[in-house]
Amino acid sequence: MPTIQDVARKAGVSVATVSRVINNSPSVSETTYRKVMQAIEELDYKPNLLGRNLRRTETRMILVLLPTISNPFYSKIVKGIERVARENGYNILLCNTDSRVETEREYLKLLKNRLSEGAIFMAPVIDRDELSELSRKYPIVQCCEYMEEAHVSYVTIDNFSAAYKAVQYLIGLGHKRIGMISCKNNYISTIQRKEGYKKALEDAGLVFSEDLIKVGNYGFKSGIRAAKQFLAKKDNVPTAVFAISDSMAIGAIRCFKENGMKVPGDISVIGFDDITYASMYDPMLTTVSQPQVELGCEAMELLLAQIRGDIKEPKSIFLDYELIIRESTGLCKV
Amino acid sequence: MPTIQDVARKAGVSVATVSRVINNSPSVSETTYRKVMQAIEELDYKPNLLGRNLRRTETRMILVLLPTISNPFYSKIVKGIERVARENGYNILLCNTDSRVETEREYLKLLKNRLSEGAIFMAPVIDRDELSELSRKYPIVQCCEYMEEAHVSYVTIDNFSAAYKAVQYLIGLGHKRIGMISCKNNYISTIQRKEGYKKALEDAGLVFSEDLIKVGNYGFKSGIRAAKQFLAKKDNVPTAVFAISDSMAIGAIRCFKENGMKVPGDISVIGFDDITYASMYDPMLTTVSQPQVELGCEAMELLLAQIRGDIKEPKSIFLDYELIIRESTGLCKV
DNA sequence: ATTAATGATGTAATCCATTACATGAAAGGA
DNA sequence: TCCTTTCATGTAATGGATTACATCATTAAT
Repeated sequence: MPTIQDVARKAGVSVATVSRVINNSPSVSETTYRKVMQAIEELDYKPNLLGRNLRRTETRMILVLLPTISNPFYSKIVKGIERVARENGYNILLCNTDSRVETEREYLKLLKNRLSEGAIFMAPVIDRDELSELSRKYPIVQCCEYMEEAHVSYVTIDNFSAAYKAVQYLIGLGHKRIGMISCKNNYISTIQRKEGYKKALEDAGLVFSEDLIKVGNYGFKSGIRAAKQFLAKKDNVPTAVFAISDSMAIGAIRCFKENGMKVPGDISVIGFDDITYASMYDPMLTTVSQPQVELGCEAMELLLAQIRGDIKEPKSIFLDYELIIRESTGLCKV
Repeated sequence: MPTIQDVARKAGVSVATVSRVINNSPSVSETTYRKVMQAIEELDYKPNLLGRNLRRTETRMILVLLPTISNPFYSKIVKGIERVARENGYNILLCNTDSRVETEREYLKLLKNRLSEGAIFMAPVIDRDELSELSRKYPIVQCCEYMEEAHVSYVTIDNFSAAYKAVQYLIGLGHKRIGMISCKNNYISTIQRKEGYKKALEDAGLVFSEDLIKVGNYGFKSGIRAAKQFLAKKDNVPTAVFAISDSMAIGAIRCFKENGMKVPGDISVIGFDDITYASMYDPMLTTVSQPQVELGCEAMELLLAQIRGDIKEPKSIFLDYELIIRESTGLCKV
């Protein structure tokens, strides 16, 4: 593998001059430029980024930490991140944490060892103090999920009002007994969506009861299980269900259909996220759409600003969500 | 940021000794070891990987090139790759090429600039010669799609026999007019699946006609469009359809159902890949399952072997696929 | 013609860690 | 006691680029 030395020797100039040519420094004569370029061509020289990076102390790498890439919701966000990253000469190191804290810490070493210049957390597993501590030393942005008071930038949507709006819509359709399929975790989105759900019920004068909430794990099967639980209480099955993920909503619909119920005829279901499959299912899912790609883009922009030192104080950005009305919701018939 | 020099100074030893401690070299006395460790602790020293990598000329990074991460089929493979990579201390650089050759080349620079030690191609966009040339210099593995005669290792499934088996299954159900939803590209999988489809028809004494093949782009909507084309020829609609992707199969089913047909009552549909959503749809999709995670694992193992120099000749690995019979296929009723 | 300014290029330090080789001390052997 | 090993540690070169500073030649200014 040829080095800059080899090029210099071949072109009969010093390494400094070769470096100038590579980096398009203006103070290189036409003649020399050509000589050097020719030597580069002939040797098929490619600058070794390891050397350059060490000298410049930059790597143009950023960490993207997410629970799992197999979740289409996250993969779309990654696309947004990647787009902005590329436009700015950055590459992303993808890190599936599987929501395991050791794995997350393992990946964070890449930040501490200066192999990456910043990190975007989709759903941090480490606790708030650890995150705060980290952000004191390195550029960090949270995307979607975030921790309040962590003094770390984030970009997300207003989960409270999104849930409120979704439930309000169901109420508007005449539903009085509205169940929720949530998850058992402490994500801010989970907490806020539950609050929004409750508030919407209260504001409409409907009774709220913990009994109306079943928990899953965001997945299809857990949606089925939750629906079964609703069906279990014979005479008191909700006429509408608000699920905090599309996959769970689809699972619930599946279960209802299998039990001879019509969706939305007998029961309405609303999801969250608007993953690709939401509009593929039969019935197509009414859901809250998050601007996934933009969430990713904004997160990356924010991170870049931090890396460049353009901003020092943490910033919070809320993007617009949208209630997308499709086929899985309808007027209450009872 | 403290460097190894700072640690050495603080511990009153040379940098060589500190390096030995960091790298667990056996020839360090108990006393010195403790002194150094304490200095490391106190300074919160983390070795700068840029320096280390330059010296060792290693980066423990590999490139994973795929058309798009949003395709769940690919994201599962990535999981497999990541698993094995991590187990071996490697990290992956994810590269969405969007099937654009310039983007792919852009990413390949990371290989040529020695920032990554190898690459796994999911569906190369560059041509065979370029790929061959590349593989002469760098460790490279193809996963799923591959180019014959490129003299590059690959791990995949036998697409010909998988398609053959799928169509044979439909024939066994009594279907005589079987359509195919394919794609317009030159992927080996596309070609071989078409061959398998043809051969199965021929072996059963059924007529093949180009007219029976509609093309899409692997996506849901293109499946709908293809199905519409089948429905267009009124009196000659197939009684079964073999799609080369699950999303297209689901799209087709959606279209058939919207046109008042029952699946599988009136028409059977079979997909390919067994993505997560295949078993979520209603009806659940009969499909050919590819061992996605293992494909990824094997590809990474193969790449590691190349990086380590354990193998020099390209190797081909074929993993087992499986025909998964679910709800979208049934006996032919005409 | 002399000096100052400008432009092109080179020399050498630097980024940070690893490691071949050298050195000195302690231990073992004759 | 003297020589050879062995062990622990240090010195300095190394990996490949960037860049501050120095140098020299040329051009412009007086």
